[in-house]
Amino acid sequence: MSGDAGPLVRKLESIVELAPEEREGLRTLPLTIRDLRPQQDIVHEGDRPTQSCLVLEGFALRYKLVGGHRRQILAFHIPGEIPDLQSLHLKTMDHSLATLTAARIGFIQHRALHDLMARHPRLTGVFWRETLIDAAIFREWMVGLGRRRAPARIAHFFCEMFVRLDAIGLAKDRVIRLPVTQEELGDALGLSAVHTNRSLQELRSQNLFTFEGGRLVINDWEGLKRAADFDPLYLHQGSGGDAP
Amino acid sequence: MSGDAGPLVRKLESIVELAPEEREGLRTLPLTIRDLRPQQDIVHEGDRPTQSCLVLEGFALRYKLVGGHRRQILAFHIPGEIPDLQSLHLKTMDHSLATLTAARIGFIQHRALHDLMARHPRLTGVFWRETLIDAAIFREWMVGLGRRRAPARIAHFFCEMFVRLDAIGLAKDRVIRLPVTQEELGDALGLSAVHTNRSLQELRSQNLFTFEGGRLVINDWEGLKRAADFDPLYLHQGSGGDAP
DNA sequence: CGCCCACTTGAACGTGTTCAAACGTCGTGG
DNA sequence: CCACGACGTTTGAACACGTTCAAGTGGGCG
Repeated sequence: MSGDAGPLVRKLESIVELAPEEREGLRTLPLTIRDLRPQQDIVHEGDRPTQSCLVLEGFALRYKLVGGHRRQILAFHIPGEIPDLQSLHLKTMDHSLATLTAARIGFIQHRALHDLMARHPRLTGVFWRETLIDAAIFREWMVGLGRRRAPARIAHFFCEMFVRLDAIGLAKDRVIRLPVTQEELGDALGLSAVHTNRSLQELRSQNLFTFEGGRLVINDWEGLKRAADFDPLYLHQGSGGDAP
Repeated sequence: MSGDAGPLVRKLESIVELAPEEREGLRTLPLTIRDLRPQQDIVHEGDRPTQSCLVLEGFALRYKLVGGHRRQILAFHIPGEIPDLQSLHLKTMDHSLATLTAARIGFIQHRALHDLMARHPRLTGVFWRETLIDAAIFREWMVGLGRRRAPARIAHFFCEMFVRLDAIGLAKDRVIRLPVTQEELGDALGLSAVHTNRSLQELRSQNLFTFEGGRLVINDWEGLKRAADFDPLYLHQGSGGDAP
């Protein structure tokens, strides 16, 4: 079954302009679409995939386990992103990929991606760039994990998700869908669930945002940015990408 | 002045096999060579470089400052690596690059790299892959920063540096040059210098290694790996890259 | 109604930080 | 040759941030 890679085109065009043939090439990428349930593994550490996954709807995440039961979430992925694009050139997965929410995922054979890039060499740079932005986000998270205290880490994460979702049109007037439990937040930010909870309370007392029921509402963008020490430069969204 | 990109070829060939023309193309890359002193900034956050840096001799590091004086070191780079290859596609630097030790650095114009890849399309994948391994190392560091305690973080770092240096022939019988102060170690691992010192003592009492005078000697590789929970898979060195 | 799950709270504990001072080595200059 | 300063390392003590364990709350859904 083949489907619509629209979200991919929208995501890429939020940064670079595409030629009509390139857009067409992307749109007609042979996709195998599957609807997955929440918390379902897609690719596992050690696998050697022959395809990559395009998030069409919902959220995905990448993680690594250490010591068997401690989990570090490495990234959250939103519609239009290809979380395991790196498997194009790194044959073995060094981490796992799973859905966060129910999600519609499009699977693309590596061969199809290589063919597409051979036909439209400029797209190579576009995809490469996507993986570089991925790495830039890792770097920023490293700074958070290593050098920011819990409340700032949380605030920073909220800023990032808002800017990213806004860039693809999924922020509606200061509100985004962010269906992340406090435990997942902790696993992403290197915190225990308990401390995540307490740090959230501390932030809530400042009325910077409302975070409940999987929705994040920004009440005070400037204040949140300040609490987070947030500078969107690392997201490399041409404009500078500042929002509300 | 032009010079020898030998270390680059050696580094790339430690993973993929290159065709003679490709090797030749790499060797004749127009390089501007400069000898830099220790702790010298090369590119700064916010810059928009038109060239990338190849480490020929010595060590380089990438870092980010937060709150003005707290530093997170993001990566250490060894001969043959191009620390800011990402600037090929991300125009603005989101972090800084500096020397760790005295170092010989070759500067390569982006144009020259683009031309080379246009002539030898397979090299595009090779360079892309380098940036993907970079990202894989970031991911592993995130796990350390978020989920490992201080001694394991240090042990893990030692394992990684040993394997990487060994892969390019810079490990001599269980010994590597690792000219990193305890403060720099802390900045890389998200620790204070004091706690780094105490954790090092704890590790020393296990006789896994000797670390002094900028040299690391591995006494018990298996023991060190165990203490670090180290699995070299994430370095993506074809063979599996296990050493002493 | 009852269960599950996420969130919340409390209390004790532990890892890591901060501040301050001292030690040793090495290179410089008197 | 020795004094001095710089720098990295080491130590101590008080403190803070974050963890762990355990129990309790509350809403949603079968």
